[in-house]
Amino acid sequence: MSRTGPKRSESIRLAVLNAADDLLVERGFDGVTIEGIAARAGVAKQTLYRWWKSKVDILLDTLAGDARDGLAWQLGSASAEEELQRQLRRINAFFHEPAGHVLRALLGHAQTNPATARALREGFLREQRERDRAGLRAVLARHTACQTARQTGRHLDDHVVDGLLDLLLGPLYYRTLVGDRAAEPAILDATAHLVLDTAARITRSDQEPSG
Amino acid sequence: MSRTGPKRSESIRLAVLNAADDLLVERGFDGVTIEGIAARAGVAKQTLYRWWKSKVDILLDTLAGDARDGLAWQLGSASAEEELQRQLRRINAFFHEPAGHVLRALLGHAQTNPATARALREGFLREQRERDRAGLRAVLARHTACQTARQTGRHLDDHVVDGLLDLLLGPLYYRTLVGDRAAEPAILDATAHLVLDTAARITRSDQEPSG
Amino acid sequence: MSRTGPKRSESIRLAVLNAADDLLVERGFDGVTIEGIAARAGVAKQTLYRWWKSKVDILLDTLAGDARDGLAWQLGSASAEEELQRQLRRINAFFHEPAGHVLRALLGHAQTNPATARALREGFLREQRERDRAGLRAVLARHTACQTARQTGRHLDDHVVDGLLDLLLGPLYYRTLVGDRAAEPAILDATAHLVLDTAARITRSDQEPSG
Amino acid sequence: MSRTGPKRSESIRLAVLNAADDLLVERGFDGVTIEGIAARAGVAKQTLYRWWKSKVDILLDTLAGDARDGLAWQLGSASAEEELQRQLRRINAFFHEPAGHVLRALLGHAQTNPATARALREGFLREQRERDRAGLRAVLARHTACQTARQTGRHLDDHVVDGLLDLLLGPLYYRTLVGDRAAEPAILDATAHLVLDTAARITRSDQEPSG
DNA sequence: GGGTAACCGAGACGGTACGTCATGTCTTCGC
DNA sequence: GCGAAGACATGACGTACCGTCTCGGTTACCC
Repeated sequence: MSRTGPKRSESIRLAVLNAADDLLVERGFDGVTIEGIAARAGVAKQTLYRWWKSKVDILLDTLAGDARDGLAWQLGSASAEEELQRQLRRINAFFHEPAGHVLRALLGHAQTNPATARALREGFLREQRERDRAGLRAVLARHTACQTARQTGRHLDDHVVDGLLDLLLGPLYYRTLVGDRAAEPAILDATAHLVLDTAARITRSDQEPSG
Repeated sequence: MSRTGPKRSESIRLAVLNAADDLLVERGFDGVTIEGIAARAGVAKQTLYRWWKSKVDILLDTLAGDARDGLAWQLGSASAEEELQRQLRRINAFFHEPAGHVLRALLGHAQTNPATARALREGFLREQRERDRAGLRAVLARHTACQTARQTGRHLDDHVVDGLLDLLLGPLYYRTLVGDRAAEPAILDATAHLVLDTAARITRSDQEPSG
Repeated sequence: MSRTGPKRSESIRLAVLNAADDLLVERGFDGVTIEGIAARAGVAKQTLYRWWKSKVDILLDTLAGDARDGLAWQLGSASAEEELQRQLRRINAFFHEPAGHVLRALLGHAQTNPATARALREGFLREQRERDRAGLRAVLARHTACQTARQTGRHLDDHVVDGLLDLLLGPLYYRTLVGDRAAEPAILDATAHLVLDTAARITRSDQEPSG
Repeated sequence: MSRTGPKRSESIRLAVLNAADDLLVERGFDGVTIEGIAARAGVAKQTLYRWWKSKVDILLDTLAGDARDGLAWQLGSASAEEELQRQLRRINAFFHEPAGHVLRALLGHAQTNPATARALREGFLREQRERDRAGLRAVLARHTACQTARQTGRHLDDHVVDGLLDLLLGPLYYRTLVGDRAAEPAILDATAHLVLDTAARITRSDQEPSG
């Protein structure tokens, strides 16, 4: 680590985030300690306290970069159903990467720690939901475009899209966070199908009165 | 609290479970400590270590009684869809009771702690899933009975019922554990409807080849 | 180090006092740290905080035993002047023992730390002054007895004896605490002589009015 | 505080010495920290390290000016005994001034810190002893001049004068550094008298063989 | 009069020690 | 003979200073 000056050292920041990530994967959330991170990153404790409020804050920082990518919607030219299936499988895979473990850990800690809950919501979940809304809307737009030659997807307001996202992501998260085994492709595919079905029904009922 | 005796004191057990529960609600999971429980229950630390392996074990003990009741299927004479809706609302309400907080806390801790994950699975989730399977099967049996005058529900094997349970409970748990607001009735009702729909489709496709 | 119990371990107490003493001699007052004592004594920090308020309190505890002996008046059958000389040399020697270093350290710290000053005064200096008063009185009693066949020493009140003690001990302490070399026998002997002289003059002037 | 420049800023030096002095009086030796001095003087830590080796070095710097004055011998036309008494009272008063606190603090720290001991000796005590020797010699010269019309004082070699200084200053320093109350005028006056007495005796015995 | 060099405020950094808290084990003693 | 009380080693907490360093920005001198 370069010796630095009165400006924050980026190399130290990365060393810390890596150390925290490693410890989390190796030893679990309780095994992540400020002292442990400091020792593994070859950094003074005070340096951690200077830049982060807590170990939760450090883990949140690792999410910012990694999870954004890991949970991104990478839309291709496949059918809507296939796109949703792919996205669900991508999320499922994400949970087995280090960054996925970090998210699980923070979601876990947030269950009983209001401060963590708030930080996670405002530092990650809020924006992630925005990206998910955009992703789902894009898929639905294409889907309904095929069916009715009109982009009705954009007519769906946030509330409706949020409901669909809950239906879409719920079973996967449930299996991941509560289930005793990882989610299986079959359930993911079924979910994707159901959501499209439901979306179609909603869209149709939206249009009938105006048709 | 009875003072001593050569037999395990039941009053001490209850005092400990209550103390743990209270501390969890008041101070969150991290605020629950062996020393804190002992102090609040007016009990020696050693007494806790004698009967429970850890604070997780104590919390699991509180679940055993409370959650079984709070998550029980109380089937009445309503329609299948309404029964599912009621059950989902019951679960939703449960998460706002103390016992619900305990479950959330343990689910949270289990995310990064294999020992807790295992204990929770074997000490609670496994049996709860059994009860849920039985409940859903009962609802479906009645439902399909109405439709086709035949009890096909019992033909659904565990794997299929598990899939339906994931679809049924997923959105609710997702909203509870991950969402920033509690689940709304609308999403619960929609879920119930979808599951019945899906179950019907499965049942039908099961019967067609055989019809 | 016996392995604990609900009663204070005497062996731990001794190990701590020895460790503190050793560290003081080896590394000086600043080199004595709670962590250092704990490490050297093979004891937990918490155990130190349980029984002592600070490192000053620990050092004070070592004085209680050692300094009492090292500064004791051991009167024999020699002349008064010789007795005083011997006592001064004993004190001088004491300052080169470990316990003497502890006293110097505490006197040093007391110069700018009111809490230490108070603790040292009430925990050691007060009683030591009592012992010194008794010792000097005993010597004077014998001295004047030889000269005038009357025990006038006991007539000297505390205030006068304190003044004589300041004269007796002042030069020695001054050489020890301020001087750049240790006190030499010559100055000690001269002091002893002067004090006896002064005491005699006081005694005489006391008696004249009454004679 | 002049803003910058390639020349050492005298205003900074004074601000630092004042800050150190103030902190010592307000918070004791342990309360004097490099960071505290820097903050109070509105100066960067590096500036302190540039010009002084340690906080002890800073405090020594404050002594250089203040203590030289506070402990100076201001001889007038009074009798020898009165001159000594005045000097002792002057010293006694000095210990209650800020500079006196600094000297006490450094003497205190020197008890267990060889580096401080050495610095204090070479940076202050050595020269002060010179001044004290000169002062005492001057008083004695006048004294013996009155008595015998001959300036025998200058014949006293350093060793003898040092002994007399120890007798003169010892009780005062002892009361100040060790005693629980400040030295009283009576003991100071008695000391002054004794020292003159002793000096006279020495002078006489010096002359007899040669007479 | 433009470059250079030292001074200076600011503060990041790796450390050490602080005093506190909870852990899990062990021992004593009262009921 | 159970259980309260609590001593103990362990280890992490978050804070305060240490002494070293690097950064910009400012003068004062010298070429």
